[in-house]
Amino acid sequence: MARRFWLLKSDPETFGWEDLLKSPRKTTAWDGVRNYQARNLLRDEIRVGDGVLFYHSQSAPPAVVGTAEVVRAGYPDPTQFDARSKYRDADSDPAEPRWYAVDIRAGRELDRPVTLPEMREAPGLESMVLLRRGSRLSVQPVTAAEWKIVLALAGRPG
DNA sequence: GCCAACGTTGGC
DNA sequence: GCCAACGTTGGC
Repeated sequence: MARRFWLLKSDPETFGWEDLLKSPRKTTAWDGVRNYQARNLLRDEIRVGDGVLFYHSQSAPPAVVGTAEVVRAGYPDPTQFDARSKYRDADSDPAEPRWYAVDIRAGRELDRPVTLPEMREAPGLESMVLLRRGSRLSVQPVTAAEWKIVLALAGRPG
């Protein structure tokens, strides 16, 4: 299976690139995702070694700020069973967990953020899921070509 | 803060 | 199964 690429959205107020860098081994569980389409990607598609574009939403401007690597493929999101977690889902059956997480490790910080308006202008990114009208999916597929273009926009080849 | 777009819920 | 109401996301 060839390496694939993804874009993960995060509100930096909640958990941003800096938080990832400060995490033990620069690794974090990507948990708390509560959308079925995103869940399916986490559970079924994302594999160890896949590349991640780390995107800051809700920031001015929104931007891809770094890359990460998947270091653990989909596993049941523990927060769904954690009574103290705001992500708890009392309806999820441990025998058949509803929500999944992956682990990611920081790769490298981009030399400069690649902003949303910049991506909208970039040739080759026209079909990027992120740029679709009303696109709110927090876990998105990225093509190999899009991955390269975004990193090239940051000033270094991918 | 506003609001468009989207997903989920629940009455019927 | 339909669809209105509601809550959330996220760009601006």
